[in-house]
Amino acid sequence: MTRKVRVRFAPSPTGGLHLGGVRTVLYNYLYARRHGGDFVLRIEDTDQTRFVEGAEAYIFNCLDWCGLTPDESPVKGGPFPPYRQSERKALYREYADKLIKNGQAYYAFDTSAELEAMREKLKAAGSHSLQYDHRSRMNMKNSLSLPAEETQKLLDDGTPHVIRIKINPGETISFTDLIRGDLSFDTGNSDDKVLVKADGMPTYHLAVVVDDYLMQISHAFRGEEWLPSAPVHILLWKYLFGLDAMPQWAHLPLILKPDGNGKLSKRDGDRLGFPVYAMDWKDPNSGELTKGFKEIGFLPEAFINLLALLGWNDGTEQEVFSLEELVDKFSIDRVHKGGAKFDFEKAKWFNHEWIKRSSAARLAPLVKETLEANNISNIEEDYLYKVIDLVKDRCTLVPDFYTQSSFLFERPASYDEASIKPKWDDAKRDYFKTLADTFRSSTGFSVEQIEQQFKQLATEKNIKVGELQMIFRIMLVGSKMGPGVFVIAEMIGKEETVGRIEKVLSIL
RNA sequence: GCCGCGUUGGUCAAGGGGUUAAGACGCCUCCCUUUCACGGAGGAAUCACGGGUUCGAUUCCCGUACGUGGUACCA
Repeated sequence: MTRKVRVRFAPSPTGGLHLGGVRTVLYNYLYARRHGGDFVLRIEDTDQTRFVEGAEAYIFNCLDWCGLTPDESPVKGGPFPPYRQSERKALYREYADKLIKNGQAYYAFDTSAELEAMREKLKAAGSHSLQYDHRSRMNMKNSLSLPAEETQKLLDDGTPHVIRIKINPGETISFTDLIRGDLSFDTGNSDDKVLVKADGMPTYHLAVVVDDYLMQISHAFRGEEWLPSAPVHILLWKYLFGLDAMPQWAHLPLILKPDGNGKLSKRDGDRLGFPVYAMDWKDPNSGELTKGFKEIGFLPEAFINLLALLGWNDGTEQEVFSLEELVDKFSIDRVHKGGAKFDFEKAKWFNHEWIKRSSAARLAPLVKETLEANNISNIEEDYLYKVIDLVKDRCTLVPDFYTQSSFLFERPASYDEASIKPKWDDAKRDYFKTLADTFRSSTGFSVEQIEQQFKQLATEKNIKVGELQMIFRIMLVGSKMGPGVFVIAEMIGKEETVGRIEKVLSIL
Protein backbone atom coordinates (compact mmCIF):
# COMPACT_ATOMS: atom_id res chain seq x y z
CA MET A 1 0.00 0.00 0.00
CA THR A 2 1.64 3.17 -1.11
CA ARG A 3 0.00 6.50 -0.80
CA LYS A 4 1.09 10.04 -1.17
CA VAL A 5 3.37 11.25 1.57
CA ARG A 6 1.65 13.91 3.63
CA VAL A 7 3.12 15.15 6.88
CA ARG A 8 2.09 17.87 9.27
CA PHE A 9 3.49 20.08 11.94
CA ALA A 10 0.84 20.91 14.48
CA PRO A 11 1.97 23.52 16.95
CA SER A 12 -0.06 25.05 19.67
CA PRO A 13 0.21 28.84 19.32
CA THR A 14 0.98 29.65 22.91
CA GLY A 15 4.34 31.43 22.73
CA GLY A 16 7.79 31.36 21.19
CA LEU A 17 8.83 28.63 18.80
CA HIS A 18 11.28 26.34 20.56
CA LEU A 19 14.38 24.74 19.04
CA GLY A 20 12.80 21.33 19.34
CA GLY A 21 9.72 22.54 17.55
CA VAL A 22 11.77 23.80 14.65
CA ARG A 23 13.59 20.50 14.49
CA THR A 24 10.29 18.68 14.32
CA VAL A 25 9.24 20.99 11.49
CA LEU A 26 12.53 20.36 9.76
CA TYR A 27 12.28 16.58 9.92
CA ASN A 28 8.73 16.76 8.64
CA TYR A 29 9.73 19.11 5.87
CA LEU A 30 12.72 17.02 4.84
CA TYR A 31 10.68 13.86 4.76
CA ALA A 32 7.99 15.49 2.65
CA ARG A 33 10.48 16.95 0.18
CA ARG A 34 12.49 13.79 0.01
CA HIS A 35 9.44 11.79 -0.96
CA GLY A 36 7.71 14.34 -3.12
CA GLY A 37 4.99 14.81 -0.54
CA ASP A 38 3.11 17.64 1.10
CA PHE A 39 3.96 19.47 4.26
CA VAL A 40 0.99 20.89 6.07
CA LEU A 41 0.85 23.27 8.99
CA ARG A 42 -2.11 22.81 11.26
CA ILE A 43 -2.75 25.04 14.23
CA GLU A 44 -3.75 23.16 17.35
CA ASP A 45 -5.63 25.83 19.22
CA THR A 46 -8.25 23.77 20.98
CA ASP A 47 -7.36 25.21 24.35
CA GLN A 48 -9.04 28.55 24.35
CA THR A 49 -7.68 29.42 27.75
CA ARG A 50 -4.19 29.44 26.36
CA PHE A 51 -4.73 31.75 23.43
CA VAL A 52 -1.84 34.15 22.97
CA GLU A 53 -2.09 37.14 20.71
CA GLY A 54 0.36 37.08 17.83
CA ALA A 55 1.66 33.59 18.50
CA GLU A 56 0.32 32.15 15.30
CA ALA A 57 1.74 34.86 13.06
CA TYR A 58 5.02 34.44 14.89
CA ILE A 59 5.14 30.77 13.94
CA PHE A 60 4.66 31.63 10.28
CA ASN A 61 7.47 34.16 10.51
CA CYS A 62 9.83 31.65 12.04
CA LEU A 63 9.09 29.07 9.38
CA ASP A 64 9.63 31.63 6.66
CA TRP A 65 12.92 32.69 8.14
CA CYS A 66 14.02 29.07 8.23
CA GLY A 67 12.88 28.50 4.69
CA LEU A 68 10.52 25.75 5.78
CA THR A 69 7.36 27.13 4.31
CA PRO A 70 4.37 24.78 4.43
CA ASP A 71 2.45 23.71 1.34
CA GLU A 72 -0.85 24.00 3.18
CA SER A 73 -1.63 26.21 6.15
CA PRO A 74 -4.26 28.50 7.64
CA VAL A 75 -2.92 31.41 5.60
CA LYS A 76 -2.11 29.55 2.44
CA GLY A 77 -5.13 27.30 2.44
CA GLY A 78 -5.20 23.90 0.78
CA PRO A 79 -7.53 21.05 -0.11
CA PHE A 80 -8.51 20.20 3.47
CA PRO A 81 -9.53 23.40 5.21
CA PRO A 82 -9.86 24.80 7.70
CA TYR A 83 -6.36 24.43 9.12
CA ARG A 84 -7.13 25.76 12.57
CA GLN A 85 -8.66 23.26 14.93
CA SER A 86 -10.75 25.92 16.62
CA GLU A 87 -12.49 26.38 13.28
CA ARG A 88 -13.06 22.67 12.94
CA LYS A 89 -14.92 22.29 16.19
CA ALA A 90 -18.15 21.03 14.64
CA LEU A 91 -16.35 18.30 12.73
CA TYR A 92 -15.22 16.41 15.78
CA ARG A 93 -18.62 15.96 17.35
CA GLU A 94 -19.84 13.34 14.92
CA TYR A 95 -16.84 11.12 15.65
CA ALA A 96 -17.32 11.49 19.38
CA ASP A 97 -20.97 10.56 18.97
CA LYS A 98 -20.03 7.54 16.92
CA LEU A 99 -17.74 6.35 19.67
CA ILE A 100 -20.48 6.78 22.23
CA LYS A 101 -22.96 4.93 20.12
CA ASN A 102 -20.53 2.05 19.78
CA GLY A 103 -19.84 1.95 23.48
CA GLN A 104 -16.24 3.06 22.97
CA ALA A 105 -16.70 6.33 24.77
CA TYR A 106 -18.97 7.70 27.48
CA TYR A 107 -20.20 10.85 29.13
CA ALA A 108 -18.62 11.91 32.39
CA PHE A 109 -20.11 14.53 34.68
CA ASP A 110 -17.44 14.75 37.35
CA THR A 111 -16.38 18.18 38.41
CA SER A 112 -12.74 19.05 38.81
CA ALA A 113 -13.25 18.94 42.58
CA GLU A 114 -14.60 15.42 42.31
CA LEU A 115 -11.67 14.38 40.15
CA GLU A 116 -9.30 15.78 42.69
CA ALA A 117 -11.13 13.93 45.46
CA MET A 118 -10.81 10.70 43.51
CA ARG A 119 -7.04 11.08 43.25
CA GLU A 120 -6.77 11.87 46.90
CA LYS A 121 -8.80 8.85 47.80
CA LEU A 122 -6.79 6.55 45.56
CA LYS A 123 -3.58 7.93 46.93
CA ALA A 124 -4.76 7.41 50.48
CA ALA A 125 -5.70 3.84 49.61
CA GLY A 126 -2.15 3.29 48.39
CA SER A 127 -3.19 2.75 44.81
CA HIS A 128 -0.43 2.64 42.19
CA SER A 129 -2.58 4.34 39.67
CA LEU A 130 -4.37 7.61 40.22
CA GLN A 131 -6.00 7.54 36.83
CA TYR A 132 -9.57 7.77 35.67
CA ASP A 133 -9.58 4.31 34.18
CA HIS A 134 -11.17 0.88 34.12
CA ARG A 135 -10.45 0.51 37.82
CA SER A 136 -11.91 3.76 38.99
CA ARG A 137 -14.56 4.78 36.52
CA MET A 138 -17.42 2.83 38.09
CA ASN A 139 -16.97 4.89 41.22
CA MET A 140 -17.36 8.09 39.30
CA LYS A 141 -20.26 10.00 37.87
CA ASN A 142 -20.61 8.94 34.27
CA SER A 143 -22.92 7.24 31.80
CA LEU A 144 -21.37 3.89 32.64
CA SER A 145 -21.95 4.07 36.36
CA LEU A 146 -25.29 5.90 36.27
CA PRO A 147 -28.65 4.46 35.19
CA ALA A 148 -29.57 5.40 31.63
CA GLU A 149 -32.45 7.62 32.69
CA GLU A 150 -30.29 9.60 35.04
CA THR A 151 -27.65 10.11 32.39
CA GLN A 152 -30.30 11.29 30.01
CA LYS A 153 -31.68 13.69 32.58
CA LEU A 154 -28.28 15.18 33.26
CA LEU A 155 -27.76 15.60 29.56
CA ASP A 156 -31.17 17.16 29.08
CA ASP A 157 -30.53 19.56 31.93
CA GLY A 158 -27.42 20.71 30.18
CA THR A 159 -25.13 19.52 32.94
CA PRO A 160 -21.51 20.24 32.03
CA HIS A 161 -19.82 17.04 30.91
CA VAL A 162 -16.93 15.65 28.96
CA ILE A 163 -16.67 12.63 26.74
CA ARG A 164 -14.08 10.03 27.67
CA ILE A 165 -12.71 7.13 25.71
CA LYS A 166 -13.43 3.78 27.33
CA ILE A 167 -10.31 1.71 27.45
CA ASN A 168 -10.59 -1.83 28.66
CA PRO A 169 -7.67 -3.83 29.98
CA GLY A 170 -6.39 -7.02 28.51
CA GLU A 171 -5.47 -5.82 25.08
CA THR A 172 -2.01 -5.27 23.71
CA ILE A 173 -1.54 -2.37 21.33
CA SER A 174 1.42 -2.83 19.03
CA PHE A 175 2.82 -0.64 16.35
CA THR A 176 6.05 0.04 14.57
CA ASP A 177 7.71 3.34 15.23
CA LEU A 178 9.96 4.45 12.39
CA ILE A 179 12.67 5.38 14.86
CA ARG A 180 12.18 2.98 17.74
CA GLY A 181 11.01 -0.16 16.01
CA ASP A 182 8.29 -2.41 17.37
CA LEU A 183 6.56 -1.14 20.44
CA SER A 184 3.72 -2.54 22.44
CA PHE A 185 1.55 -1.30 25.25
CA ASP A 186 -0.89 -2.97 27.57
CA THR A 187 -4.25 -1.19 27.51
CA GLY A 188 -4.62 -1.86 31.21
CA ASN A 189 -2.19 1.00 31.82
CA SER A 190 -4.00 3.59 29.77
CA ASP A 191 -6.53 5.90 31.31
CA ASP A 192 -9.87 7.02 29.94
CA LYS A 193 -8.65 10.19 28.33
CA VAL A 194 -11.00 13.09 27.80
CA LEU A 195 -11.88 13.35 24.14
CA VAL A 196 -14.29 16.27 24.21
CA LYS A 197 -14.05 18.97 26.84
CA ALA A 198 -16.96 20.58 28.63
CA ASP A 199 -16.78 23.54 26.28
CA GLY A 200 -17.34 21.22 23.34
CA MET A 201 -13.80 21.49 22.05
CA PRO A 202 -11.95 18.26 21.34
CA THR A 203 -8.76 17.53 23.21
CA TYR A 204 -5.57 16.88 21.31
CA HIS A 205 -6.23 13.15 21.44
CA LEU A 206 -9.42 13.24 19.42
CA ALA A 207 -8.44 16.15 17.22
CA VAL A 208 -5.12 14.71 16.13
CA VAL A 209 -6.70 11.46 15.02
CA VAL A 210 -9.67 13.02 13.26
CA ASP A 211 -7.57 15.65 11.54
CA ASP A 212 -4.82 13.32 10.50
CA TYR A 213 -7.49 11.15 8.94
CA LEU A 214 -9.37 13.96 7.26
CA MET A 215 -6.18 15.57 6.03
CA GLN A 216 -4.88 12.23 4.81
CA ILE A 217 -1.67 12.38 6.78
CA SER A 218 0.61 9.47 5.92
CA HIS A 219 3.39 9.99 8.44
CA ALA A 220 3.12 11.50 11.87
CA PHE A 221 6.34 12.78 13.43
CA ARG A 222 6.17 14.27 16.89
CA GLY A 223 8.15 14.57 20.09
CA GLU A 224 8.85 11.64 22.33
CA GLU A 225 6.62 13.12 25.02
CA TRP A 226 3.70 11.73 23.01
CA LEU A 227 4.79 8.14 23.21
CA PRO A 228 2.76 7.28 26.32
CA SER A 229 -0.46 8.42 24.68
CA ALA A 230 0.21 6.67 21.38
CA PRO A 231 -1.89 3.63 22.38
CA VAL A 232 -4.90 5.88 22.94
CA HIS A 233 -4.49 7.36 19.49
CA ILE A 234 -4.10 3.97 17.93
CA LEU A 235 -7.25 2.75 19.62
CA LEU A 236 -9.07 5.76 18.27
CA TRP A 237 -7.81 4.98 14.80
CA LYS A 238 -8.99 1.45 15.16
CA TYR A 239 -12.46 2.48 16.36
CA LEU A 240 -12.97 5.32 13.94
CA PHE A 241 -11.15 4.76 10.69
CA GLY A 242 -9.41 1.43 10.74
CA LEU A 243 -5.72 0.79 11.20
CA ASP A 244 -5.04 0.65 7.47
CA ALA A 245 -5.62 4.37 7.18
CA MET A 246 -3.41 5.21 10.13
CA PRO A 247 -0.22 7.16 9.50
CA GLN A 248 3.15 5.70 10.33
CA TRP A 249 4.53 7.03 13.55
CA ALA A 250 7.92 8.38 14.44
CA HIS A 251 8.58 9.70 17.91
CA LEU A 252 11.52 12.09 17.89
CA PRO A 253 14.03 12.21 20.75
CA LEU A 254 14.00 15.23 23.02
CA ILE A 255 16.49 18.08 23.07
CA LEU A 256 17.85 18.34 26.57
CA LYS A 257 19.45 21.11 28.56
CA PRO A 258 23.28 21.29 28.32
CA ASP A 259 23.93 21.01 32.02
CA GLY A 260 21.93 19.01 34.48
CA ASN A 261 19.05 17.12 33.05
CA GLY A 262 15.66 17.57 31.55
CA LYS A 263 14.03 19.04 28.50
CA LEU A 264 15.58 22.23 27.21
CA SER A 265 13.39 25.17 28.12
CA LYS A 266 13.36 28.89 27.56
CA ARG A 267 14.49 29.34 31.15
CA ASP A 268 17.68 27.39 30.49
CA GLY A 269 18.54 29.74 27.68
CA ASP A 270 18.02 32.77 29.91
CA ARG A 271 20.07 31.16 32.63
CA LEU A 272 22.95 29.96 30.45
CA GLY A 273 22.97 32.86 28.02
CA PHE A 274 21.82 31.49 24.70
CA PRO A 275 18.58 31.57 22.74
CA VAL A 276 16.09 28.74 22.69
CA TYR A 277 13.55 30.31 20.36
CA ALA A 278 14.06 30.68 16.62
CA MET A 279 13.26 34.38 16.63
CA ASP A 280 12.69 37.11 19.18
CA TRP A 281 9.45 36.55 21.02
CA LYS A 282 7.72 39.27 22.92
CA ASP A 283 5.08 38.07 25.29
CA PRO A 284 2.05 40.29 24.74
CA ASN A 285 0.89 39.88 28.31
CA SER A 286 4.07 40.38 30.29
CA GLY A 287 5.90 42.38 27.66
CA GLU A 288 8.92 40.21 28.27
CA LEU A 289 11.25 39.81 25.30
CA THR A 290 13.03 36.51 24.68
CA LYS A 291 15.96 36.53 22.30
CA GLY A 292 15.94 34.41 19.18
CA PHE A 293 18.66 32.79 17.10
CA LYS A 294 17.92 35.12 14.23
CA GLU A 295 18.39 38.27 16.23
CA ILE A 296 21.62 37.28 17.92
CA GLY A 297 23.13 36.76 14.50
CA PHE A 298 22.55 33.24 13.29
CA LEU A 299 22.10 32.49 9.62
CA PRO A 300 19.01 30.38 8.93
CA GLU A 301 21.22 28.00 6.94
CA ALA A 302 23.28 27.37 10.06
CA PHE A 303 20.29 27.12 12.34
CA ILE A 304 18.71 24.47 10.14
CA ASN A 305 22.02 22.67 9.81
CA LEU A 306 22.67 22.47 13.52
CA LEU A 307 19.17 21.32 14.25
CA ALA A 308 19.32 18.60 11.62
CA LEU A 309 22.48 17.21 13.18
CA LEU A 310 21.04 17.19 16.67
CA GLY A 311 19.85 13.62 16.61
CA TRP A 312 20.63 12.69 13.06
CA ASN A 313 23.65 12.18 10.82
CA ASP A 314 24.12 10.61 7.46
CA GLY A 315 26.74 8.12 8.58
CA THR A 316 29.62 9.94 6.93
CA GLU A 317 31.90 12.58 8.40
CA GLN A 318 30.02 15.40 6.75
CA GLU A 319 28.55 17.91 9.16
CA VAL A 320 27.84 20.97 7.09
CA PHE A 321 24.73 20.47 4.98
CA SER A 322 22.58 22.85 3.01
CA LEU A 323 18.83 22.40 3.09
CA GLU A 324 18.99 20.89 -0.39
CA GLU A 325 21.59 18.37 0.72
CA LEU A 326 19.52 17.51 3.75
CA VAL A 327 16.50 16.89 1.57
CA ASP A 328 18.63 14.58 -0.47
CA LYS A 329 20.23 12.69 2.41
CA PHE A 330 17.78 12.72 5.29
CA SER A 331 16.34 9.43 6.39
CA ILE A 332 14.12 8.95 9.39
CA ASP A 333 15.63 5.60 10.34
CA ARG A 334 18.97 7.24 11.03
CA VAL A 335 17.44 9.45 13.70
CA HIS A 336 18.69 8.67 17.18
CA LYS A 337 16.58 7.17 19.90
CA GLY A 338 18.22 8.99 22.78
CA GLY A 339 17.83 12.66 23.62
CA ALA A 340 20.63 15.08 22.83
CA LYS A 341 21.99 17.79 25.08
CA PHE A 342 22.12 21.11 23.35
CA ASP A 343 25.62 22.55 23.02
CA PHE A 344 25.70 26.25 22.21
CA GLU A 345 29.44 26.19 21.42
CA LYS A 346 28.86 23.68 18.67
CA ALA A 347 25.88 25.70 17.47
CA LYS A 348 28.14 28.72 17.07
CA TRP A 349 30.64 26.62 15.19
CA PHE A 350 27.97 25.80 12.61
CA ASN A 351 27.22 29.48 12.18
CA HIS A 352 30.90 30.29 11.82
CA GLU A 353 31.20 27.65 9.12
CA TRP A 354 28.23 29.07 7.26
CA ILE A 355 29.51 32.62 7.46
CA LYS A 356 32.88 31.51 6.11
CA ARG A 357 31.20 29.71 3.23
CA SER A 358 28.70 32.43 2.37
CA SER A 359 29.31 34.97 -0.37
CA ALA A 360 29.66 38.66 0.35
CA ALA A 361 26.42 39.19 -1.55
CA ARG A 362 24.57 36.78 0.75
CA LEU A 363 25.99 38.40 3.85
CA ALA A 364 25.82 42.04 2.77
CA PRO A 365 22.25 42.88 3.84
CA LEU A 366 22.82 41.38 7.28
CA VAL A 367 26.19 43.01 7.76
CA LYS A 368 24.83 46.32 6.61
CA GLU A 369 22.09 46.06 9.18
CA THR A 370 24.50 45.34 12.00
CA LEU A 371 26.80 48.20 10.95
CA GLU A 372 23.90 50.59 10.73
CA ALA A 373 22.82 49.57 14.18
CA ASN A 374 26.23 50.87 15.22
CA ASN A 375 25.85 54.15 13.37
CA ILE A 376 27.91 53.25 10.35
CA SER A 377 25.89 54.24 7.33
CA ASN A 378 26.25 55.40 3.74
CA ILE A 379 28.29 52.37 2.92
CA GLU A 380 29.29 51.84 -0.64
CA GLU A 381 28.37 48.35 -1.81
CA ASP A 382 31.66 47.46 -3.49
CA TYR A 383 33.53 48.50 -0.41
CA LEU A 384 31.17 46.54 1.82
CA TYR A 385 31.73 43.39 -0.22
CA LYS A 386 35.49 43.81 0.08
CA VAL A 387 35.22 44.28 3.81
CA ILE A 388 33.05 41.19 4.18
CA ASP A 389 35.42 38.99 2.24
CA LEU A 390 38.31 40.36 4.24
CA VAL A 391 36.91 39.66 7.69
CA LYS A 392 34.27 36.95 7.44
CA ASP A 393 36.71 34.20 8.48
CA ARG A 394 36.86 35.74 11.90
CA CYS A 395 33.15 36.25 12.45
CA THR A 396 31.08 33.72 14.36
CA LEU A 397 27.87 35.70 14.69
CA VAL A 398 26.69 38.45 12.38
CA PRO A 399 27.31 41.27 14.92
CA ASP A 400 30.98 40.25 14.95
CA PHE A 401 31.25 42.01 11.61
CA TYR A 402 31.03 45.27 13.47
CA THR A 403 33.80 44.53 15.94
CA GLN A 404 35.93 42.99 13.23
CA SER A 405 35.59 45.77 10.71
CA SER A 406 34.55 49.02 12.36
CA PHE A 407 38.07 50.42 11.85
CA LEU A 408 37.58 50.06 8.12
CA PHE A 409 34.78 52.58 8.34
CA GLU A 410 35.71 54.91 11.16
CA ARG A 411 38.65 55.91 13.30
CA PRO A 412 39.32 53.89 16.41
CA ALA A 413 37.58 55.32 19.44
CA SER A 414 40.59 54.51 21.58
CA TYR A 415 44.14 53.23 21.24
CA ASP A 416 46.00 50.47 22.97
CA GLU A 417 48.67 52.92 24.12
CA ALA A 418 50.05 50.50 26.65
CA SER A 419 51.32 48.35 23.80
CA ILE A 420 53.06 51.25 22.12
CA LYS A 421 54.60 53.18 24.96
CA PRO A 422 57.27 50.76 26.15
CA LYS A 423 58.80 50.76 22.68
CA TRP A 424 58.14 54.39 21.88
CA ASP A 425 61.07 56.78 21.41
CA ASP A 426 62.12 59.73 19.28
CA ALA A 427 63.46 57.50 16.54
CA LYS A 428 60.04 55.90 16.13
CA ARG A 429 58.31 59.25 16.25
CA ASP A 430 60.64 60.45 13.54
CA TYR A 431 59.98 57.32 11.51
CA PHE A 432 56.21 57.74 11.55
CA LYS A 433 56.43 61.46 10.85
CA THR A 434 58.50 60.70 7.79
CA LEU A 435 56.23 57.80 6.85
CA ALA A 436 53.19 60.08 6.85
CA ASP A 437 55.00 62.55 4.64
CA THR A 438 56.15 59.81 2.31
CA PHE A 439 52.62 58.47 1.92
CA ARG A 440 51.20 61.90 1.38
CA SER A 441 53.60 62.75 -1.40
CA SER A 442 53.50 59.39 -3.18
CA THR A 443 51.25 58.95 -6.17
CA GLY A 444 49.82 55.48 -5.70
CA PHE A 445 48.66 53.64 -2.58
CA SER A 446 48.55 49.92 -3.28
CA VAL A 447 49.29 47.25 -0.70
CA GLU A 448 52.58 46.45 -2.38
CA GLN A 449 53.55 50.06 -2.52
CA ILE A 450 52.65 50.72 1.09
CA GLU A 451 54.58 47.72 2.29
CA GLN A 452 57.57 48.60 0.14
CA GLN A 453 57.71 52.19 1.37
CA PHE A 454 57.14 51.14 4.95
CA LYS A 455 60.01 48.66 4.88
CA GLN A 456 62.37 50.78 2.90
CA LEU A 457 62.00 53.60 5.35
CA ALA A 458 62.59 51.20 8.21
CA THR A 459 65.80 50.09 6.61
CA GLU A 460 66.91 53.67 6.09
CA LYS A 461 66.19 54.54 9.69
CA ASN A 462 67.64 51.28 10.84
CA ILE A 463 64.62 50.18 12.88
CA LYS A 464 63.20 46.66 13.03
CA VAL A 465 60.13 46.31 10.83
CA GLY A 466 58.29 44.10 13.29
CA GLU A 467 58.15 46.67 16.05
CA LEU A 468 57.04 49.32 13.63
CA GLN A 469 54.34 47.18 12.17
CA MET A 470 52.75 46.60 15.56
CA ILE A 471 52.64 50.32 16.24
CA PHE A 472 51.29 51.01 12.77
CA ARG A 473 48.52 48.51 13.39
CA ILE A 474 47.48 50.18 16.61
CA MET A 475 47.46 53.54 14.86
CA LEU A 476 45.05 52.22 12.23
CA VAL A 477 42.99 49.73 14.22
CA GLY A 478 43.35 50.87 17.79
CA SER A 479 44.33 47.45 19.03
CA LYS A 480 46.23 44.29 18.20
CA MET A 481 43.70 42.69 15.92
CA GLY A 482 42.47 42.47 12.36
CA PRO A 483 43.76 41.54 8.93
CA GLY A 484 47.16 42.49 7.52
CA VAL A 485 48.06 46.11 8.29
CA PHE A 486 49.03 47.04 4.77
CA VAL A 487 45.76 45.73 3.47
CA ILE A 488 43.93 47.82 6.03
CA ALA A 489 45.89 50.90 5.00
CA GLU A 490 45.02 50.38 1.37
CA MET A 491 41.36 49.82 2.23
CA ILE A 492 40.95 53.03 4.19
CA GLY A 493 43.02 54.98 1.70
CA LYS A 494 45.94 57.36 1.78
CA GLU A 495 44.26 60.35 3.37
CA GLU A 496 42.80 58.39 6.19
CA THR A 497 45.98 56.43 6.81
CA VAL A 498 48.01 59.58 7.07
CA GLY A 499 45.36 61.14 9.22
CA ARG A 500 45.36 58.24 11.65
CA ILE A 501 49.15 58.24 11.92
CA GLU A 502 49.20 61.92 12.72
CA LYS A 503 46.36 61.60 15.15
CA VAL A 504 48.29 59.10 17.24
CA LEU A 505 51.47 61.13 16.88
CA SER A 506 49.60 64.02 18.40
CA ILE A 507 48.55 62.15 21.47
CA LEU A 508 51.73 60.30 22.26
C1' G B 1 4.53 5.52 43.21
C1' C B 2 2.98 3.48 38.44
C1' C B 3 3.78 3.06 33.06
C1' G B 4 6.89 4.02 28.77
C1' C B 5 11.47 5.37 26.42
C1' G B 6 16.63 5.77 26.57
C1' U B 7 22.27 5.17 27.98
C1' U B 8 29.67 5.05 23.18
C1' G B 9 34.91 10.82 25.63
C1' G B 10 32.63 17.13 28.99
C1' U B 11 29.10 17.68 24.36
C1' C B 12 27.35 15.93 19.28
C1' A B 13 28.39 11.18 17.55
C1' A B 14 30.30 6.65 13.75
C1' G B 15 30.54 1.59 14.52
C1' G B 16 27.54 -3.12 15.93
C1' G B 17 30.27 -10.30 17.97
C1' G B 18 37.25 -10.29 16.91
C1' U B 19 38.72 -2.54 15.29
C1' U B 20 44.85 0.86 17.53
C1' A B 21 36.52 2.17 19.12
C1' A B 22 36.06 7.02 13.41
C1' G B 23 35.04 12.17 13.03
C1' A B 24 33.33 17.04 14.97
C1' C B 25 32.75 20.85 19.05
C1' G B 26 35.31 22.42 23.32
C1' C B 27 40.15 22.15 25.91
C1' C B 28 45.79 21.86 25.71
C1' U B 29 50.67 22.08 22.82
C1' C B 30 53.20 23.47 18.50
C1' C B 31 53.53 25.73 13.34
C1' C B 32 51.88 29.90 10.29
C1' U B 33 50.97 35.40 11.21
C1' U B 34 56.14 40.06 14.65
C1' U B 35 48.41 41.28 15.74
C1' C B 36 43.70 38.65 16.36
C1' A B 37 41.39 35.06 13.70
C1' C B 38 41.50 31.47 9.67
C1' G B 39 44.45 27.35 8.35
C1' G B 40 47.89 23.18 9.51
C1' A B 41 50.25 19.34 12.87
C1' G B 42 49.81 16.90 17.43
C1' G B 43 47.67 15.73 22.55
C1' A B 44 44.45 14.43 26.82
C1' A B 45 39.57 12.18 27.09
C1' U B 46 34.67 7.19 25.91
C1' C B 47 31.66 1.82 25.28
C1' A B 48 27.02 3.01 33.08
C1' C B 49 27.24 -1.57 36.25
C1' G B 50 26.29 -6.94 37.17
C1' G B 51 25.08 -11.46 35.25
C1' G B 52 24.43 -14.63 31.15
C1' U B 53 25.00 -16.55 25.58
C1' U B 54 29.72 -17.23 22.99
C1' C B 55 36.20 -19.53 21.65
C1' G B 56 35.42 -14.10 22.01
C1' A B 57 31.21 -9.10 23.92
C1' U B 58 31.06 -1.98 23.42
C1' U B 59 27.93 -4.84 20.00
C1' C B 60 22.97 -10.14 21.51
C1' C B 61 19.75 -11.49 26.16
C1' C B 62 18.28 -10.57 31.35
C1' G B 63 18.63 -7.69 35.54
C1' U B 64 20.36 -3.20 38.24
C1' A B 65 21.58 1.84 38.28
C1' C B 66 21.02 6.40 36.26
C1' G B 67 18.53 9.74 33.09
C1' U B 68 14.19 11.24 30.79
C1' G B 69 8.89 11.48 29.31
C1' G B 70 3.87 10.57 30.65
C1' U B 71 0.59 9.98 34.59
C1' A B 72 -4.48 17.38 33.06
C1' C B 73 -11.34 19.14 30.55
C1' C B 74 -2.21 21.39 28.01
C1' A B 75 -0.43 20.37 23.73
